[in-house]
Amino acid sequence: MSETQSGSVQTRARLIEAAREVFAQYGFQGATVREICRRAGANVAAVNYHFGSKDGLLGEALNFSGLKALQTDNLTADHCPEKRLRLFLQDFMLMLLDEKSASRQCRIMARELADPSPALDKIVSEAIAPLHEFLGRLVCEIVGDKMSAAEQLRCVFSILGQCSFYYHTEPVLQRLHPELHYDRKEIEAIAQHIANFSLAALLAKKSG
Amino acid sequence: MSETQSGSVQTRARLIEAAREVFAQYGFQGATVREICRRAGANVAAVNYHFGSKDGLLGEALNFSGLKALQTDNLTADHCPEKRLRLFLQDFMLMLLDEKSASRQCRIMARELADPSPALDKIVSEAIAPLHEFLGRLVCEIVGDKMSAAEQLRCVFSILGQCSFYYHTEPVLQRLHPELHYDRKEIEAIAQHIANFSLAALLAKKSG
Amino acid sequence: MSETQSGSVQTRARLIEAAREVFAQYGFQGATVREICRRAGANVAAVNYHFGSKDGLLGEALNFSGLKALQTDNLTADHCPEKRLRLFLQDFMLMLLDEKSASRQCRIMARELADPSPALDKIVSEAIAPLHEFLGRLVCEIVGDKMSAAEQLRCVFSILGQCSFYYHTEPVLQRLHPELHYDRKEIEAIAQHIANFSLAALLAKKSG
Amino acid sequence: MSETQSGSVQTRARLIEAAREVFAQYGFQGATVREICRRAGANVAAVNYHFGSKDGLLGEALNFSGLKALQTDNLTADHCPEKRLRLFLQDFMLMLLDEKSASRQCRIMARELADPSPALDKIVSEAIAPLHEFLGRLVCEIVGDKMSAAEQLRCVFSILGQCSFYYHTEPVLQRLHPELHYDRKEIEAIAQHIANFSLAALLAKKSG
DNA sequence: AATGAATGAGCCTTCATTCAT
DNA sequence: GATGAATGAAGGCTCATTCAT
Repeated sequence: MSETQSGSVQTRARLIEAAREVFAQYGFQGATVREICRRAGANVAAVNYHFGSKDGLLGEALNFSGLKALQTDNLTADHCPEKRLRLFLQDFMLMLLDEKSASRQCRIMARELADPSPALDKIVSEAIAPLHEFLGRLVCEIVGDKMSAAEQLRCVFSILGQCSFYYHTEPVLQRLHPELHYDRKEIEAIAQHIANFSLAALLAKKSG
Repeated sequence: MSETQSGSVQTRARLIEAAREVFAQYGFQGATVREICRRAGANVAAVNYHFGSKDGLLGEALNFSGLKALQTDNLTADHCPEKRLRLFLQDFMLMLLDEKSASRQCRIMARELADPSPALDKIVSEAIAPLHEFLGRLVCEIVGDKMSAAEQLRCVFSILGQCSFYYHTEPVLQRLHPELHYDRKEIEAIAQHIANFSLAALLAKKSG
Repeated sequence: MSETQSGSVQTRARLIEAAREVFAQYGFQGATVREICRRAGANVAAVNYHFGSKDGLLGEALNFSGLKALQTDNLTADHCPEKRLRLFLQDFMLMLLDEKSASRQCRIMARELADPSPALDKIVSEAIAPLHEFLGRLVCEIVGDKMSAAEQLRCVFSILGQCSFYYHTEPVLQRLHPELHYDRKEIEAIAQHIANFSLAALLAKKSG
Repeated sequence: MSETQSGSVQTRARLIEAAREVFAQYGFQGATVREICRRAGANVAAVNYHFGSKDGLLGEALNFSGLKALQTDNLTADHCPEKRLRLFLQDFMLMLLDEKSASRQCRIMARELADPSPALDKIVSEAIAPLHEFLGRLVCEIVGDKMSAAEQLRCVFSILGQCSFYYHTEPVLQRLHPELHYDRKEIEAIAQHIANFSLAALLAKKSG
């Protein structure tokens, strides 16, 4: 009885979950407090009561624990750098594309890039900067130390660019290839492609 | 009389030019009709008068002639496929990143991907589909015919993903690396990196 | 036909007039844009369209030309200082208390004193400071030059305090003496009382 | 048990004290229940729980014992009427202007005049009417019995008007004469001025 | 008894759009 | 044909109040 509709202490949690959905779907600007509250089954004033403002809600809705865990797990795994890049891409693409993924934060993050809100600073410092560093080190391990900082950054961008493209391009894909769906199998195939593509390019740098 | 007419025509043209600026800068949703009219030195009602609606203005503001010309020129150039990919990337990245670039349509296009509006259908059919086809053929020429359609598409995505990432990530870059600027030299270096990275990956497929 | 209800260029003027009524009645904070627009027969958005904001409307609603004219006329009148004080009080109290008075600005001003809004700065510099100066000179002329600046200021306050009290205390008066009304005759009697009271006090200073 | 009760009683008392502060500072309308509860260290619901409503709290916050005591003391003092007016003004102005004054009720009262709330009825019957009567008698004693009721009332208004003006005009004074502060010495000087000014005017009536 | 949570009415403002000339 | 004026729907947010415990 108290599980789904109870207006108890879980309102706050439901608001955050609804906010993640709506922010991911419409972006910060396009999302309305009213829609978030509607989905959470709460009053319009609930957002301001619990989070102070729409901005505050976005701040709380962003939670990069999944992304951080992914990197920590990857660093502690006992694999060669190439294998670790493959594992990272697998996990990252699932997080980014899988509908069933619990963490929609990556999608909010992706939207913030295209349409920054005041929360971008937090995203950059808490999620993107560590991610850049993590991937930068991985790239260095794969290629060797011969790279300049600029070259290393560009390799990271080449990898992240491929990943985020699949997220952004989804509406286009639905129009051009309606038969394609990001099911688990497809996502894994995509991740494998990005890994192959990127490793080939990185290893070429190594030998070159 | 012809002056009045030409005045009207000029207003219309100024509106379109202003719309391109504002849409590219703020996205469709973030752009306001008032700001567009202000920049065009026109009345608030001018947009609806000339284009029926904000949507209609976006439709008119989209003009892919620059992008099309780029592809046509590339196809008629007498170069090997690898060289043609390099040339394409050079031109494409300049179009995407150069502040002084006359054609801001690519940026509007990039924003539409992240935040689709009713104009996305037009963009997909008139710009993105041909671009995919163009790049798909180029990839095939480079790698050979052995690729599946899915594999080919993914290679195209890997290339376009790298390109568009630099556009989307600009606000992040300003925070993480304030010293970086997309001047002409930097853009050319980026294009060269993407070309090297992609060609290495594609050629690995060929030999593989 | 076009006089009372025509939604023509007079909307702006009707808004200002309605704003004066509502601001005078409820104060800046208590007044609502909706009520002002309702009285003016205009849309809620009209205030922002014409004046930018509620603040902007208040700024426009304040118009001290009546108060200024009163002082200018008084200064150019060929009377002794005592007589000029009597004339000023007569005009000032009519402006302040007469329902039929065209200029309700004095009432808005009186409310601003009790509950300052961002417009108070304008009121102080444009209306109150000149009024203080005007009355200060008049007091000096009556009493002579022997007064200190502080003493002069307090005499001005004694006069203005008596005047504004009748405005502020109106709701109380309606409860304690329901038979009293600020008709023209009553207002003139009040003005005469304040003049007698103040002149007696000032002349006592002179002889003292 | 008595501790819990006393805790409740204390909360109630703290709410009243906080309400006096906030009502005096912002007026009834401008004061928020949240701010009052915050200052009292109580829950938002406490006001409605203890007093039924914001209105109810204002009713309880009003306490004219200080004002009444002032009048009682004055009546029982063995002085001539002139001296008693001087004493009253001294005490009254301190009550009205001294920051350290324990009884802020006079300020709430003064604000209510400018911006009446439902509590005005209580204020009028319990504080203002007795005050008018008290001052009316004092004026009669000073001037003699020759005055009409209307004339007597106007003299009372002339005195009260001078007093309340200093309270209302404080925000203006801060802008025009930032060096002025209502410290004890200044307040006493003001009270003395009002007494001199008023007594001179009243005595002129007597002899007249 | 007392409170954290939640409410709904209302606020000012912004916006794309339409109207009247 | 073209525009200044006006519109109404919707936005985020604040507030005194009520609810559920």
